Amino acid sequence: MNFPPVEEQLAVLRRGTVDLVDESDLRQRLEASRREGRPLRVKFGIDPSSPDIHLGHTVPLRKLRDFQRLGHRVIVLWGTATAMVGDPSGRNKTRPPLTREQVEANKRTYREQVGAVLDIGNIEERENGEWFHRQSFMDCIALASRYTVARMLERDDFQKRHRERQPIAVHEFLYPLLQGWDSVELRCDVEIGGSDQLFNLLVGRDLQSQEGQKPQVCLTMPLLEGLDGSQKMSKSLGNYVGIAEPAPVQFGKLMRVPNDLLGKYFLLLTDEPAERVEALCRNPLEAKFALAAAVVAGYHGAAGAEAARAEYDRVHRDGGLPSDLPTVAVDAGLMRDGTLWLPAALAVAGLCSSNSDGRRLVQGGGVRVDGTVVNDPKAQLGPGSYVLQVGKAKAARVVVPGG
RNA sequence: GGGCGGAUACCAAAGCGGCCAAAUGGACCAGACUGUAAAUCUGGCGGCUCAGCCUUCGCAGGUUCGAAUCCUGCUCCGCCCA
Repeated sequence: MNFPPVEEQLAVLRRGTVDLVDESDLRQRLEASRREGRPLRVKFGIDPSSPDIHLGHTVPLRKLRDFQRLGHRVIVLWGTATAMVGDPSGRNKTRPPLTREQVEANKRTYREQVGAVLDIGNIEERENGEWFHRQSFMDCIALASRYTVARMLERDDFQKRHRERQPIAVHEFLYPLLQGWDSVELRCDVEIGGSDQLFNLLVGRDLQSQEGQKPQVCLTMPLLEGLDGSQKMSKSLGNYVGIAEPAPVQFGKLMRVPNDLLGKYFLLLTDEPAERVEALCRNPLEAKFALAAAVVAGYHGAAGAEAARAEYDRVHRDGGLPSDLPTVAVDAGLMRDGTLWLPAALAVAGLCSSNSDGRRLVQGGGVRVDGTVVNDPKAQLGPGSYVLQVGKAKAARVVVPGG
């Protein structure tokens, strides 16, 4: 195995990191690895707790890919046991534990999507169920005895919740210990995680040294803010860009990334050299097109990205209609006197959440029928085919049946 | 185990017998302005073919002409004492 020079490796690995505990240790290991032709064991734990992954997840995955490309051994650890505990990191709420079936199902879709970033044929996949599912409750107690409550409360989010009198379930304290124990079982050289994982990663170091292993290097990556520009990207907040989403959707969402975040997105989601990013971002609009193109190309190819761009231009610059206009055939039962109430039409087309919502949108002037604004909430549609639009991006063709 | 406090719409948080579909802020949606975004301003933000009606204020009962507001029980949460 031929590894690139250590400084070269370090330059790649440092990019975008928040914490690196610590760099000299990493350098030593890289040197030893190169000398002995032995790849480093780099672990990344994934709890298959949500069925789809988004760009936020890809940030540490891309770092993993860096390691992979440098010739190191990437271990994806499926948290089949920890997912059932529910990771409290960065949350201000206890997460409900998942069932084993949910975990398995999530893992399957997750795995497919991880393959979009990593060379999935070239990783070591493990599950912490391998060891945790066969351990006894007494083992659990023994593990729990290794840490004190005071130390657990050092963790930011625990401390905060405790201070704010938010509930913390006892089992949440177990999570860092389980995650740390994974590193012992896997004899990791490096563990990667989001910056909210630092505490957990450091617990791994403690447990490893207690077990007589050399404590792992901990490397954390920034949490990626979502489209709202402030909160961590997450599906439940609706501020995410999913990696399995269609190219035009991804493109459109990326165009909505706040300008202030452009540099960060470039740094963490593309291979654009850091020196160029700053220059690029001086023209935010152009930079954003470049960002969207680069990211979308990663999941849909260059052609897919180009088509998405064309679509975006058509809809947002030229005021055109989306190409994938869904067509909705109206059920005759919804009609009255041979016509269909416009707000109801919007609702059946999925353009709004209810007739009331539709009525308000119409009154507010946000609705167009065949391109012209209709603001009469009593408007009726006779038999025929109409293009209904709510705002810029939401549109559908509605077919009202004739008598 | 005992004492105290709390549970209101997506979130936070007012309301404490009628004027409450429920103040306010945030989030969100739509409009204006921008080929992106941000900022700002405007309207909306339970449902219903809607000047009216219906279902909501942890859950279940009860008191009252009338309850988010009062009473009883239950569930959950926090704090303090043991």
